[in-house]
Amino acid sequence: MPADADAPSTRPRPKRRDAALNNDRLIEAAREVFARRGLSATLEDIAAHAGVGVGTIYRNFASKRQIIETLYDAAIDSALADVQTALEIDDPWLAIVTFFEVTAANQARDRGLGECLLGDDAVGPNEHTAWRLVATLTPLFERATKAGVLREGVTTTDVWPIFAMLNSVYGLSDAAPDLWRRYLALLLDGLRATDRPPLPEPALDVDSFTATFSAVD
Amino acid sequence: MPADADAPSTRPRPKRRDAALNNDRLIEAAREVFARRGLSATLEDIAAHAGVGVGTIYRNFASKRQIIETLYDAAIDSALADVQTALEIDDPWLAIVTFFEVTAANQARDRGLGECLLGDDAVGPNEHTAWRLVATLTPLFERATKAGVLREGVTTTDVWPIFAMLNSVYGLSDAAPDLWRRYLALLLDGLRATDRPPLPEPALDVDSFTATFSAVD
DNA sequence: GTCGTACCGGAATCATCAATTCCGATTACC
DNA sequence: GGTAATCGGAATTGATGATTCCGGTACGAC
Repeated sequence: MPADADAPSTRPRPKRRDAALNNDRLIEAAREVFARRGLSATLEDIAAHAGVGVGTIYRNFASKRQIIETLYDAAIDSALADVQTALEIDDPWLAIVTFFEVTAANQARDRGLGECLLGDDAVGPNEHTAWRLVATLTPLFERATKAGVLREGVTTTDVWPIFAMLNSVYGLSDAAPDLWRRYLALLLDGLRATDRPPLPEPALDVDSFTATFSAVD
Repeated sequence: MPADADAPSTRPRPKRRDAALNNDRLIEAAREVFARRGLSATLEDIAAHAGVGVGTIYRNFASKRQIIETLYDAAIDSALADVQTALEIDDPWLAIVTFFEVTAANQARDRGLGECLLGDDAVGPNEHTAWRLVATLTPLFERATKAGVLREGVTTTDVWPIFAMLNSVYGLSDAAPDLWRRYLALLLDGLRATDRPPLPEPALDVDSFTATFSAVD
């Protein structure tokens, strides 16, 4: 529609090759550093990892927050996709197990991802997104409940406290990077339907849930 | 025994009454604030809660660290005592359950306590104390293992990752202060002996354990 | 009551840490 | 070779929180 799509005065000049390279390096470095050390990693860390100066970061991103948004914008969609993948598994219980194992593995591999999903006041899902997450998970859990393989009273809002718990064991020991699988197994055994008594406390209702796990924006 | 118990030159003057009162108030306020907000609570918080100025804190304690030590020195001994209490319960499995419920309840009530037990680089058990904790827990777990009520491969070093996980749910929602009981129940079901497959990862060995959960001093 | 001093409040200081800005030096591209 | 885009990284800014300091305040001896 613009009459002067390539008017000489507004045509953006192509980037210098080294600048473009640095941009790529920075994104990759940010991804690695946030994955290893979480979102509290410093820009200096990231710059050093990319082999550039901090100033270069600001020629590519307006702020630290924007880097995080650039990297993790797709994170929530990707988590939603994990739910869809799990739903394609026929066995309702195996689907639950797979969902937790896949998402936990992702969060173990990328500490920043977990911090984005759990919310941190600064980053994290907003209220609307939190709702969407719950809504997407509901079929997975309802199917398992109907099939009688999920412990009575277990609901979608249990997912976040479980994520939070696992989050605290991901980096515990460098000597045992997969230790989290041990404790996920414990939790999954508790989630499975058994003849044991019901759980002692009700799950969070959806309002408390969104209040707890939403960033303030 | 001292020959000069009240020699005039060295007799400490009695404190002014208001000063003594402030000291009591401060200890109480520190206890409450650390319990509610954890050890990262500020001295200003504590002073305000006690109704005094920050300066007054420094007339009673040399540093924030010293306050923490004063309040939580007995914490580890008290945790050890909880193990003894649990050992007095006849049923080996009930003893395990009781141990976790009592210690978790204490940590839910007092966030500072949990932070002391888990270690934080700055505060927490030193290496020797970590050993002592493991040693004390061993009879409790060995007895349960011998009785066949504890899942195969569960060991004393599992206690700290579990504490760490629970620690992340204690304060989740003000609307549900006892929510942690729900997730402790899940974990305990996983710890109990069943005919299910063994846990996927070995527990931390004692060396990794002490490395992970000791303050650097 | 009043005086001396132990004690007080809380503003000011110090320290740390990390995001962001700035500018002289460098380098890709013509 | 010229020059403007780009760079590195030191300096700046801002926030936060422990610790210090000092002009008052008020306890309690007289």
